[in-house]
Amino acid sequence: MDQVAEAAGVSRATVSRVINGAPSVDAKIREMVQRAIADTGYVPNVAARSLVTRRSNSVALVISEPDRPDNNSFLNRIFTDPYFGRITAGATSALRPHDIHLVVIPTDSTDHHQVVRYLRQGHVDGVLLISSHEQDTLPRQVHDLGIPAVVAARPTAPIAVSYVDVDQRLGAQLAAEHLLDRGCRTLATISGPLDIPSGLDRLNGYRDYLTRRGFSSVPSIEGDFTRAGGESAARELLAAHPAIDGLFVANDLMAEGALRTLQDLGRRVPDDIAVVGFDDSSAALDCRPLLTTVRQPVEEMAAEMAEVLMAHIASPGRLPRSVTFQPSLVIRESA
Amino acid sequence: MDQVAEAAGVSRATVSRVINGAPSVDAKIREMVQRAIADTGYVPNVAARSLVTRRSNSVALVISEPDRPDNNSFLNRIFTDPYFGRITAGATSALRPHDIHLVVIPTDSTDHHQVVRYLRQGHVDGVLLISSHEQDTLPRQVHDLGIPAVVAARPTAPIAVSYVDVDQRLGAQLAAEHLLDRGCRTLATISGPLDIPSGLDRLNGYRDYLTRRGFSSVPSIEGDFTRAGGESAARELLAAHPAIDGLFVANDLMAEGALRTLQDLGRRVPDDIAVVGFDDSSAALDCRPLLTTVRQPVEEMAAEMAEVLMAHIASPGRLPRSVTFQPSLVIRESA
DNA sequence: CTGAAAGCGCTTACAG
DNA sequence: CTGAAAGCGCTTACAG
Repeated sequence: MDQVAEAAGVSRATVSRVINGAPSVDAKIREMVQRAIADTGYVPNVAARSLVTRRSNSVALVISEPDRPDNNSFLNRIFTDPYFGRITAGATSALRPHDIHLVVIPTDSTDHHQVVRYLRQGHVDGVLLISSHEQDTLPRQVHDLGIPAVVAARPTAPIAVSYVDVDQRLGAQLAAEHLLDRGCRTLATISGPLDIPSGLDRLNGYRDYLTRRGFSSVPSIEGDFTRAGGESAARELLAAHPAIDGLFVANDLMAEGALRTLQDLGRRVPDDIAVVGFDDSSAALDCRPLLTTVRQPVEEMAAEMAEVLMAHIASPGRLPRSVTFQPSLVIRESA
Repeated sequence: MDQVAEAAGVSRATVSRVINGAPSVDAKIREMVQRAIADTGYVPNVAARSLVTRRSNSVALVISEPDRPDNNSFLNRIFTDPYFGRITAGATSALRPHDIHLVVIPTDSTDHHQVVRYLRQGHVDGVLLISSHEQDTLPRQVHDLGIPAVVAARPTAPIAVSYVDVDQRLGAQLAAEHLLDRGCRTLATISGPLDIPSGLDRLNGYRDYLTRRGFSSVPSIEGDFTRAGGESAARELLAAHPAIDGLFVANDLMAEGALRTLQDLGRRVPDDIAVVGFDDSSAALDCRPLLTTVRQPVEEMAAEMAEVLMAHIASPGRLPRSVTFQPSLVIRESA
């Protein structure tokens, strides 16, 4: 920096000002400094800058999952999950124009401690937190830290924190409506885990709507949001209720598994039984027949999370707020 | 830090020493300082530390892809690709014990400039670089930067840089051998893109081995490593060469697509035609029938990349080296 | 083994 | 609009 200042014949303060785009710099001087920067190939040291600005220009994406025995497969599951992939893509696209980088931190309760320490050390200016399971203590810990944070989906505990969500109940209702419209009369559902809000909300949204439409009972079975789980849940459900002709599956991955089971069972989709998924992830296009599903605009939601987080970082006093996206039905072949 | 020093009745230098585990500190003093740290809830400021140590304790994972028109789908493709997911998982698991964090940076040539600037600014201590396409100038740029770097797979250009790879040719040979062993006599292959080493090596490895085994020609068609690409390539290949009874597909994703085409065409797998994939990614288990495939230990390779990178960071003078993993055949149902 | 002091490379009131 | 100077919060030779 001294070199640049000398080359341009100004002080380091002025060099700093042109680098940071201070409006007060004389145009000619600005130009000279810029030339000097180009000539010397000078690049500011970010650590020194962070030390005084108290900004790191990066944020953490913390993905908090329930504990599982095998840690290796834990990382694997996270990094190959299409939902998390879409979140990462959406957040990256919103952050990039602001030159803010993303540090991805997968965690389960065994290393909450390390994550909290990382956040406290000032590595990042804020955190995007994905936490779905009910017992997770991380949202509260992050909240208590006082670091700017935005959570994906409504937190299970009532914490004063900003979050972004999709209208889960409405999505489930869209699925029910469509199944009814195409003439299905015996409806059922494979739900997500019922200890997380999205699992519960989709089940309740589906049931409540059908109740209003005169259904007295709607068979359901709890799934785990995995393909394999969808396969076995469908098998069990169909065994207990062979007459089902319309099925809402709470995410696309499970729907893909269910479709496989139906094929094995010789049920034609959608003729014998119509199937609607949830997410509109890439898995929906991997299904045969192509999956009709409730679209959740995950990328846009993640981008919004990033925007809200940047707003919190810029104005620390900002009150928490939630933004809810509308789901939409994407009709393809399965229903 | 001053608070801690005061509380413990020592100098800041001593506090710093116990935090950094300097061996020279008296046990009693160490204990007092640790108690003071716990009492005050002190957490070191990383920017200040980085400023003097010149270490950031984080590394970048740069994923460099060919240019595509739609940038949004670009991020999406990257973050939902199982190969990149496995890389991220493997690198994370190796880095985590050393408390080194990973900043994931997807890029195409439109923002090479920003990536280079990011690396120069000292945000990270080193870079893990995934770059597969031949025209990519990023590996050379990173090399010229002089920052510690490890590349996944042999670079297309002869650059003096450390890399980690799997023995691609051997993998293809394993596939050929197995197809021959099970009695296939009319062999073909769907290759990867031929402008990237892994695509070319797998094709050549397959062909060369079959040549040695007396085959005069082996039909092949160039694919693009995507599921859809595998579907159409298989259709084209089978139309031109209906007698094929053994097919090596250069990655699992394309194999999944090919399997679909074969099902559409009414060819039984493996009875009419045996199929072997490459990767042993999660896609192999999504196939019906389950895919027989050449396993590439991607997680372990990524972990090794991280280890080699850390070694380079620790000893800047270290000469570049390459490490090659052995592939293995995983026999399931498709061949 | 410990402390006083210098220094890492920036930014930003404060004067002028 | 610009510069001199203080200061951000650490680590690390250098003495002792």
